[in-house]
Amino acid sequence: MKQNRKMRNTKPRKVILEELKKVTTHPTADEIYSMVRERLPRVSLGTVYRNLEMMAESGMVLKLEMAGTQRRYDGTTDNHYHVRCTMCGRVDDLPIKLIDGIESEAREASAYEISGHRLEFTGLCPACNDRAGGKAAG
Amino acid sequence: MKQNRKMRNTKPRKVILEELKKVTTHPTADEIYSMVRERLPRVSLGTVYRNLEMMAESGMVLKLEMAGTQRRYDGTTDNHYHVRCTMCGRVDDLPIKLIDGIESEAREASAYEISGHRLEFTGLCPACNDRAGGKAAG
DNA sequence: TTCTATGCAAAGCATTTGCAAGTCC
DNA sequence: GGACTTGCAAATGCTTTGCATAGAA
Repeated sequence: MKQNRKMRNTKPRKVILEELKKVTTHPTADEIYSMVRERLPRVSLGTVYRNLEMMAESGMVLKLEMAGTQRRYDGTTDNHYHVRCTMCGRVDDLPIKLIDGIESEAREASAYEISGHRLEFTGLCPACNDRAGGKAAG
Repeated sequence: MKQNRKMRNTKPRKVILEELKKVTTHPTADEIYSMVRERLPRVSLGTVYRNLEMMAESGMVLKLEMAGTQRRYDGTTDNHYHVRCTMCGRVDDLPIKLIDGIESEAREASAYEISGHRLEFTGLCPACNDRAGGKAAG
């Protein structure tokens, strides 16, 4: 989707991906940095960030938090869902009914003491969609 | 849950809440700061942050991004769901089946060009749950 | 050779915090 | 009067970037 430049097959990149694939702990950039450093002692944090970013854009890895750096607040506290524009970051409410029973299902599948859930859709807001040329910008 | 101190009814707090309730745009702290400043020119950004944080903890408002400041990465790219420990921030995969059809439902309810969804459960991980005294820390 | 990636260090920014003064109860 | 709050400004801490050098194709 955004992968225009050709990515070279460098050693840091390779190791970062390998280390990330190796675990299921959803590590932070800093944790990945530590992991990678055991194999490439001279790697830099900046390189880890740059590669994580590139790989996330090309779909090779997932970034769990999508929001940039700024947090958003909501004055409506009863549980409801959101849509977030992947282009401009705008967030709107999505008026669909809550998924019932999903939490008990989660309880059975996990050792966590589940207390809630949060569902967020991603997509393009009308404005960005227009700007992008309607559909899947051919 | 964490609301031990008694919250006073101060003017900044009151206005921050009012302004946030007034919109459905899910503003950032900075945007809220601007809104509040029109009514209380001398309010500080720090106060906005502090109040937002307190109100979020006591459930009066919602913080859309729950993660602290650090981003987490996932090497597994096929869509799956997560549980996040609200106490220590740990994130695990949650092996339940994907909710089918939820995206088309969202499409009908929204003007966005929906492209995906992300479901995250919240709760206490086993370790934190133990530490907290099993259940709802009586 | 050419163009991308790296390391290092210096920004950049959103968020947090210390402290003295101000307010609410 | 006492405890919680505020403003202000400095400090944090994660993430991003500029630049010269190293490395992949």
